Amino acid sequence: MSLKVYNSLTRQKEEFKPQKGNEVTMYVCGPTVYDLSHIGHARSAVAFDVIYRYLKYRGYDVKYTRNYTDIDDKIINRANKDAVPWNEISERYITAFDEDMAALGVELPTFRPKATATIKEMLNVIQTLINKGFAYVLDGDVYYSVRKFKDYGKLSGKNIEELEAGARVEVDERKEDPLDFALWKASKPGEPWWESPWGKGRPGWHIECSAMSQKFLGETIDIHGGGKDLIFPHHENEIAQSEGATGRPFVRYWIHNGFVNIEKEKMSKSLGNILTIRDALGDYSAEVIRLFLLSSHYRSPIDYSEESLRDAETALDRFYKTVERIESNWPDIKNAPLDKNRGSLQLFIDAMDDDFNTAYTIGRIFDEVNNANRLMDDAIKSGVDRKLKEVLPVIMAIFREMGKILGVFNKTTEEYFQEKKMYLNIPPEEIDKIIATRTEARKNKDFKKADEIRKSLEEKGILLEDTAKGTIWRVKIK
RNA sequence: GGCGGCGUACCCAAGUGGCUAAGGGAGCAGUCUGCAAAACUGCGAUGCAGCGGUUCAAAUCCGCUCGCCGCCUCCA
Repeated sequence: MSLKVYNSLTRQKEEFKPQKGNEVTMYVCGPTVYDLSHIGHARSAVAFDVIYRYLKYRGYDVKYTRNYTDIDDKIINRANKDAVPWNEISERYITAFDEDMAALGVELPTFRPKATATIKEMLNVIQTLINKGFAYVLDGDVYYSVRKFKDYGKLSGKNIEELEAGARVEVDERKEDPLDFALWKASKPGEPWWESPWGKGRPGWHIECSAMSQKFLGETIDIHGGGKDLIFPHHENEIAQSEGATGRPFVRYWIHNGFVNIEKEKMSKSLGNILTIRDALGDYSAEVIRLFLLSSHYRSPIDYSEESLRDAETALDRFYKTVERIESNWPDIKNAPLDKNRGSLQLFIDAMDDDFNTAYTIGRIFDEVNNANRLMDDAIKSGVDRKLKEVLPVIMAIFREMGKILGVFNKTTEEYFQEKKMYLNIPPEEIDKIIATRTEARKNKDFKKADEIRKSLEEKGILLEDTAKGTIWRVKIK
């Protein structure tokens, strides 16, 4: 089986073959750092994180670049509003973004360049475009002449005539064509600037990605990713810039992730329903959020709602309860190695090979959860655990391997349940004391008192389970 | 208006030509339990928005209709 990837450029699934043997070059558009990142950024980051992890798992040597757009109108506006230097804003939110990514368990890309550290390369690309006749200078600005690029619109499926017809009121009458976009903007007083052959100025938004991907990954890259909304105009313009300048294909596989809605509404500043990654992490653990995000296909729109997140948390609890049950009853099984000959992972690999079908693999993981519980029930009932000892190590190995790829199901049970208990405002010792009182009552057959205690703990978010080995407690899901 | 997508059980969601339409959540019944919880077992779409068509065979392909959404402006 081979890896198949949906390519936004051709609008179909294609067999994935890197241009250079085993090496994969991948570029994903990172954040514009002018504010805290939201759950939509998290989705994109997690989707490409899994793609990155899976490509590595498949044995590819992946060079992955994700940039920071650290110079932009929005950053300048924010700096003016807060009355601080522009780079204080960008630095602040780069740090915040990095923290959020770490909290979500997103692996670090190979390269994480800042736009402002790549100005020299941008100037080179712009100069080349001018020399080749794709761009023109106007009072210190440089514009890309969209009509000069034959293939313009090939990614977004737009054609120039229609864009022209639908063009909004043009504010800049100096441009040769309303569709032309800025490669370089002359700086206004008080704005940050860099020296250039056309005077002091700063880069346009699109040029940085062309320059950075070429600098770190080469003229033609294997994968370029980002949110669906970036297809037009951002990625379309990147193609025009890069292919105009190099004369070579820019990207071989375009991958775009779908949007996150909040309670069925589009997330937007005007609706005031932006959900930051921090706020989400205040309500749910990183693994719950990842499980939620990966339970749908990366290209579909998803709806972030309290109900979906609670469902994900319940499911994740189910997973860890099962692992805990295995570990406490058959401790020697825990670290048994995966026998590669069993082919038990093939199902998962096939699914991931099919355009990274994480939802399917999660379904199969829960099949194995059921399977494991059934085996344990049978073994306890019959007193024979031969089959269990054969199968459970394989299941545990599957959990480990898939956990590494998905970044979910990846904690020890101690970590997982401990983390949940930290959200309670009652000290565990106190809970243990209350439980001891209840155990005493049960021993004396004072079930009325025992039930009262159980009920009062439940009201505080604590669930009791009376097992053969004694009473244990868990944190109730809101 | 142009381009793209979606509509699968009570909710979320996988499945894009052929074995009983995954999985999670919720629900009901049973096993277990002092009672619960957990776990297991069983029940739950004869059906995949609707209507036609192609095919030996369709949720899956084609056409039309209805409904929803995204992009076309900064946006993951």
